[in-house]
Amino acid sequence: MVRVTKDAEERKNELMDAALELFLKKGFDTTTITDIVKRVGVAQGLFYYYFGSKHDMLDAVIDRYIDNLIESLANIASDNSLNITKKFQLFIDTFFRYGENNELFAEDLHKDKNLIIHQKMTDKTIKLATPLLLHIINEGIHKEVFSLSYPEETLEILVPGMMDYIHRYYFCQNKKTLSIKMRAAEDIINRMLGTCSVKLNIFADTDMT
Amino acid sequence: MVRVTKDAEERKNELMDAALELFLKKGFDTTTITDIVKRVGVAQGLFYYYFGSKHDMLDAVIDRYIDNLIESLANIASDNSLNITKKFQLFIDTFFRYGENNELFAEDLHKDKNLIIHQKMTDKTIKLATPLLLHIINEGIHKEVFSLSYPEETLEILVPGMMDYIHRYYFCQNKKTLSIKMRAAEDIINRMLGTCSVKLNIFADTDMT
Amino acid sequence: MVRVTKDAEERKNELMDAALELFLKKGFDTTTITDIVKRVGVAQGLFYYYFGSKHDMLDAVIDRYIDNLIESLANIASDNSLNITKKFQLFIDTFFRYGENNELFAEDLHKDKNLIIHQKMTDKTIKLATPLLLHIINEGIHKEVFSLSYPEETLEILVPGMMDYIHRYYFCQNKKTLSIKMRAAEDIINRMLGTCSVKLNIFADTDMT
Amino acid sequence: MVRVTKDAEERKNELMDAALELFLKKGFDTTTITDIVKRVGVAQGLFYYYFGSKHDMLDAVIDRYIDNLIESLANIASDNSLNITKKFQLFIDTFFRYGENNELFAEDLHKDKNLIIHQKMTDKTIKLATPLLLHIINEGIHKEVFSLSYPEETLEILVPGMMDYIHRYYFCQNKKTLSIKMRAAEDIINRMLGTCSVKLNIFADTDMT
DNA sequence: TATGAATGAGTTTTCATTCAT
DNA sequence: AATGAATGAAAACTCATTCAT
Repeated sequence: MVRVTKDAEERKNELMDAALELFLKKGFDTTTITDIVKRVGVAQGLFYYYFGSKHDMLDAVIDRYIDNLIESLANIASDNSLNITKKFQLFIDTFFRYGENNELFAEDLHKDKNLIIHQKMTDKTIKLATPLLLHIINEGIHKEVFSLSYPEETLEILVPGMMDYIHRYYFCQNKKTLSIKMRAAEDIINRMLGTCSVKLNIFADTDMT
Repeated sequence: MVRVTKDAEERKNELMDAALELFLKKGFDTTTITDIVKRVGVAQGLFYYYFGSKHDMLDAVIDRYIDNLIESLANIASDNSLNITKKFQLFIDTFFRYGENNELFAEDLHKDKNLIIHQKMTDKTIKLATPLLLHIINEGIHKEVFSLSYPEETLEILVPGMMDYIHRYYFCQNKKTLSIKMRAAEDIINRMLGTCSVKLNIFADTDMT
Repeated sequence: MVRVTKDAEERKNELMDAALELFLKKGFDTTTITDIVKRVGVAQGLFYYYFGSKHDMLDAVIDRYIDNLIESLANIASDNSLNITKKFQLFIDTFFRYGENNELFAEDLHKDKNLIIHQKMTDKTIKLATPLLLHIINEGIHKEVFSLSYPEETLEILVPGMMDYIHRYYFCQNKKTLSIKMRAAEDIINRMLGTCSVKLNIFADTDMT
Repeated sequence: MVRVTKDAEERKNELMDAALELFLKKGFDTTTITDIVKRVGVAQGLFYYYFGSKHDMLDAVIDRYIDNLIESLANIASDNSLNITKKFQLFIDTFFRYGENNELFAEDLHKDKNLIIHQKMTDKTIKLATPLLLHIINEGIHKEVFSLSYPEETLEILVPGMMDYIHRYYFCQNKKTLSIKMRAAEDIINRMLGTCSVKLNIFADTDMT
């Protein structure tokens, strides 16, 4: 076969792109190295030139994916042009809607097959995003916008709980249900933060009138 | 090999016992049918006499495991000798502490390897326990012990959130941390239910003074 | 389970009925002993009380099936109330149309899966039917109705050839094609037997005007 | 184990050679993948690198085998240096004697075990060879060497019938019988084609004086 | 005669990984 | 950097058959 030499980083990314797509479509276990290299159009052996093992690559793929999100969130968290409420809202919206415009955050991710990849992503997300959010909340408490006694623990419960909740209704088609679920989420968050200033926009296309 | 014939139900349970132990110790993927039958001391084929496939058995194992919990919870939910607060507390304690006296609910369950089994258990638990709990809460609202606008959605967020939270600290050895986490959980639950009557006892050995 | 004792021959036939049906539907290889006994509603072990092995049973099933056909053919061959032409025609019609009213001679038999059973049946049929037919032909030669030099060899070629031919068109729906194929077969048979007196009726519903 | 790398096509053929030999000797069902790769001296996995499954390989083996025959027959059919009678004879001889010099066309092929492989070969052969032969016959009719009304149907009956016939006597040792069977076949073919010009030479070593 | 749990060898297939070129 | 043939261990599953009751 014709031998095409490319820049290392480019090749690596090509492989990761192909892999992520396949992982999401078919599940990690079900995707073979052969699937990946075929999609890229390179030889079997090249995979092992760039990645130590299949699992190594999974980690690399997830890292690359999450890092983008965390970067956005970090930018919001440190943006001092926003007042606390706005900052919080923007953070939440970005956090939960991440991937929405990303063809990868498809229904695929919620299938049984993708437990591992989904779980790993969620774990890492929570781990990295929670401290940022905590920072915002503490700021809000300080400025007396929020009022709660256990900010850290509240997030430890709220974040995973919300992720579950969002994922449960993300693909719900019923506008009415969505609208209720949204309002409910808003109410619950406000209650947990001891405020009433938070408005959400986490479900796409939901009108908030 | 000597042929020992047993009652079908007994054998099936023997196999499930062995399997659950192994799944938890080694992970589902890593446990082979051969492992299971060797532990029980029967022939390979017998496994398939009782279970259609490895996955079928996993489901059976989980069902058997969960059903016991749900039964206990259902008993509490329908026990009219308890007032709402007590009933709620007992329910929560039972729910989150289930497995504590069960050698199986070990750290094992929280390992990466057991994502599938853990996830399947959590899903089924939430699905079956939430309606029972909702019933209690609605009763509490009716009796004006609780006050919240979106009981169902509150549970949809709170239950998975709490499960995560509990699991995160279940094996924490630091008494002080545990005590704080407990109080925090209590505070958060009370806040969500619009009450202050709930006391928790979810972490084993936690003193509640 | 309730234990139902039956006459040996009856049980054996029950098992063979079930087996034949399954062999034809699913193929011999694909049909398991378990399939058979389940369909009859008896225990696994009973199979081996009546049959030495799965292959033994196959032979028994085929024998039973063919013997009926051969009996009919033998009756025709020895029926002296018929003239040679009529006898020949009746024989051929019976031979090739056997199974037509028999729900078993279904398309099933022609599937790839049933090579073994189909082949075994064909072989046995040819082996037993050919001598009977040869007898008729020799009679016809003697009576100068037929004229051919190698009656035995003619049958050795014609019978398998015709079986193939019939099976190829048996399920053809196109009336016109069938009509042509019929006329062709007639022509070929007459030519081989050195006569022109034979009329066929081997394809069901074919009009012969 | 020492790793010997070969050209893909070569390896593939090596595997097919080994497989065909084994299929014929032991039967398709009885031959295991392990048998095949051991004979070639390669790893188990290599088989699946080249063939999707055992059945896939069977098809590949048969295709390769038949294609050679068909090529020869096609050459004869299109050889305009031969007159019709010669062409027909040569075709028939080649057709029915194929494999004679081929150590593979051994008695093996006629064993019960090889029903599948034998049947698949016969089917494919008939399917591909019949149109070629039909072409010759139509040419013969046109040139008034042959005279028959239903050439296509005649072949549909004659070809499978002859294959059966040949296979029945191919390994017969009795010279006298063979001689008779040969003459009979000749007579029957001539009769079916409405000619008397065809001479056969299908049984090896048969003297034709 | 009948039951049905138990046997266990045997088979195909899968795939991450290696390595000579 | 890249190729792609080769490795080989491992695993799930099948099913005819047996046998204690």
